[in-house]
Amino acid sequence: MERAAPVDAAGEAGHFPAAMAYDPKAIEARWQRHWLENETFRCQVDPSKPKYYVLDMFPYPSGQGLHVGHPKGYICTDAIARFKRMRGFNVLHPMGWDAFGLPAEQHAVETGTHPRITTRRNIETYRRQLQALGLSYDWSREVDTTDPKYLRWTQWIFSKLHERGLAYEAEVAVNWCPALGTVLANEEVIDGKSERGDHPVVRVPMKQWMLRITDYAERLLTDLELVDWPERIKRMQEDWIGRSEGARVHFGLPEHAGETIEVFTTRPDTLFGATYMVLAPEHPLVASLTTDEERAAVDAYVAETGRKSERLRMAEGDDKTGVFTGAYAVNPVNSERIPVWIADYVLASYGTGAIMAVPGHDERDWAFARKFELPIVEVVSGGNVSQAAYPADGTAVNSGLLDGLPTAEAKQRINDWLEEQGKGEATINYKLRDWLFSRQRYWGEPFPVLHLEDGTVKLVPDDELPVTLPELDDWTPSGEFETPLSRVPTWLETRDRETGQKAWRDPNTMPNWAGSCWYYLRFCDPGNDEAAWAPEAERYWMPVDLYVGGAEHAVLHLLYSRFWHKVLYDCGLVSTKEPFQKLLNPGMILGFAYRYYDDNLSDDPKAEARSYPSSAVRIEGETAIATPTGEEVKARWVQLDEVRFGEDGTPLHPTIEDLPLEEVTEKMSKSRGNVVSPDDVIAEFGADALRLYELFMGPLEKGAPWSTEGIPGCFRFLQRAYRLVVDEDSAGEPAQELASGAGTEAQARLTARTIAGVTEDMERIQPNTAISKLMIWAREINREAEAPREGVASFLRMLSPFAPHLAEELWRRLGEESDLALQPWPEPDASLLVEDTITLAVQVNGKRRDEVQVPADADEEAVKAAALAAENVARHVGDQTPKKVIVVPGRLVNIVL
RNA sequence: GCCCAGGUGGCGGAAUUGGUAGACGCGCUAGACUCAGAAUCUAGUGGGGGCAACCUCGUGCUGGUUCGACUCCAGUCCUGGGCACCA
Repeated sequence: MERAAPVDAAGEAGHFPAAMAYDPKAIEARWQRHWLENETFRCQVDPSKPKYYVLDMFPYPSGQGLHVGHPKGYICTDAIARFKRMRGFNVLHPMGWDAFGLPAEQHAVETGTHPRITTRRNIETYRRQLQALGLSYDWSREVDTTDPKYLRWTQWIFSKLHERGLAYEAEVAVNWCPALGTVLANEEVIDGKSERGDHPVVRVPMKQWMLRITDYAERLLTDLELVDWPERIKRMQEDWIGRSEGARVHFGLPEHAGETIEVFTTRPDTLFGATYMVLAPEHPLVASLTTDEERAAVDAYVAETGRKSERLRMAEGDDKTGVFTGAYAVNPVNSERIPVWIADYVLASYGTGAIMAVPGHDERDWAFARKFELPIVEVVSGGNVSQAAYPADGTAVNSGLLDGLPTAEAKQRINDWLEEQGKGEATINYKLRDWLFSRQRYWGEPFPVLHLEDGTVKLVPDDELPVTLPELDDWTPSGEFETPLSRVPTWLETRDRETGQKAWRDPNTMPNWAGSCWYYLRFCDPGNDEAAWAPEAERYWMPVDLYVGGAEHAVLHLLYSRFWHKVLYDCGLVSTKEPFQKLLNPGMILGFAYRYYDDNLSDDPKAEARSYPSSAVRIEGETAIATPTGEEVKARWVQLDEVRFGEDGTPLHPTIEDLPLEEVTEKMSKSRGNVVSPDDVIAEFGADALRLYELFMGPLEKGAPWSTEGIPGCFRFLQRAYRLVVDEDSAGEPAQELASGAGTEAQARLTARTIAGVTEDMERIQPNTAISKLMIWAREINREAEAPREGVASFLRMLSPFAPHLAEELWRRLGEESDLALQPWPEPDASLLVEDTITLAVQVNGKRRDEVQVPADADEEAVKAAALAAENVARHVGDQTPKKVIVVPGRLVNIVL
């Protein structure tokens, strides 16, 4: 075959540059260009091949760019993708951008730069950084959630949800931050203040879009059985969904005919012990039940709780507060009149927002009853309710028809009774709440709906999608409760094409989870303008075989996208029940940060601050106190590259004399000054060394602090690999002399063993041990004889998932002309894996004393004899007769005296 | 408080099902090459003892099961993560 003309630097030059020291910069640039220009990793549906879909959680491209911690997962999935490709799989390995979101919008407010500009710029940076790592993405499939061609289909999926009654508008309490002019998520509110800026947050009712994820609670829970995910992630989802079995019970209100209080309880068997009831202060019946005598106290209590955030209420812990409403309810099982209280230990958001209090068998009710001197009755034997609540199972007592029944049976019996009497029923309750789906922000997907003049809400027809954002040049929040879009009448006001009515667009936008809920589906068919994806593409590629991303998305992204996926499944639009078959969470790479303290609490740049090392500072609660003076001080961080190191390696402040710094391990962040950029590491050691090091550091799922010391080791290994093929000393020589064929028997065996081992490690996603086997191969292969060409070729194939640039370069130096990345993975010669003689350890009483060489096929008697004959064994056995001799084939012999 | 994950050399980490603890790499020590350094190569490197052969202790801690335990069981301490009045 004629020499193919690869479009790359080497091809143009006609020959490779003069041989010299390993120079990653030139090699990496050459092959990155080659892969991009030839679209080496472009893939398409091919039913003749098995598929493998390996996906990274796509990033939000922030203005900071990547640090070395981010690509850990990407590098691992890339190695897997490259491995699977060589193993004959048709691999889908795409990348895209989750680009809507608050940071770009905040940046816009501060600088006046349109979020689209910032986003585009950040994407450019991220793409450049990822490409510099040599990741084998099919870049033709790149998606951007802010692209109108993408968000059109996000809106289309919202329409599907709406059509099925799963999207609705409701008035709910939200965290409104007047200073920031926006609603905040619960996670963004800490102790009643905003996380950013420490501004007060109030809970106000606002009309919001909600998604009925609770309809899918049961399936979201049970289908976790179908996926291969880390147990702790499954557990977190289970806890979040929070299924509990119990009963709903209706308590009558004699003074309010027709009204009842409904409670949820997991212990209907304790109904006879319910001696009072408690409503959440927000409960709708509070106002009507409260008697005139109690009204002032109740109103004051309701107002007081309204001011507290849920978090603060919880923080108060065991000290129970509450007030009596003056009303009484009737216990349906024994017709006793019991008082109705309100208390903030009952949460409006869980169950029915009301409870029957059984102080004998619930710790919270017990504490409350004690404080307010309410009666405590024992209805389950086993404890001593005058000392403490007894929440465990036991035998029902003082409970009429339930007396003598064990807890499980009592529950069953009372449930049947409640249903017969029409006073309640067995039910299942979930902690999961419907998903608050709107945000009062600009940089998100507009809702594809019209609010018509007649008060109805109507979906924008599919053929009019997308509804794009209007151009704005001012994103500053101004009025109360006003969204940026509500200030754009030209965009907001429109007309319904069908009825001619005046119509208004929705001024809210979707949260940034929307785009990430389905991007894995778009990757199957990203260029499709007719549909969100073609059914053939979806059926071929789905599900995602391996999904890798941070555990911080355990409940949010992963639960939301599973929900959407199930809705799409019900619509017949996807063929799998679950989107992500196997999930792995990369551990976080941390960075060393260097800390001291000073007394410049106000951050005044002109102030003369007094500085203290950490050893002179003690932490009291949240505040740091300088021990010598007793005054408050503030932590300061020294940039990583400014730290000086003393003679003994002590980190020191760059300018202040004799100020030792404290070394702590922290998440990499700008404020801690401990960010390491991949750009810098690549500039010094190359992308291959960085990739190798991040994989070699340890298992994917384990986090560790970034240490610069380890990279040279990986660089040295690559250099050794380079020298196997390239003669560094004789400039101009294209390649080392290599022995032809597989080499000596020992070399052939080493190669076979390495192939078998590396293959197995990769199947188990353990690149760290695979790399160590390659290191051993490279060290041993030419110890006694010239490296054999066939062995080197196999080695390069195996090296290519980890260090793809160097492997590809050396492959060409061997005279090969096709892409190494598309070569088949080597197969070990099975006959070489079987050793003729094996070494067995010999133990005496379980302690290793010697070892013996025996033929691999030696029978047990021969092995025993050899073991007993071993010199050091004979010494320990002496003239004793072994009680027992245990032979573990291929492993060891244990002689028991 | 509850749930989950994890504790192995100076450091990152290996150790298929209970079967030679510490692979591989870093660091360190010595040597080779060099005028010298860098780079590279070679050897050594868990603690203690011994000239050595070897002996002994050793996988957070305390027990247990077993011929044999980093691995299994019970208890306990520490670290990290999640949840936190969920009726």
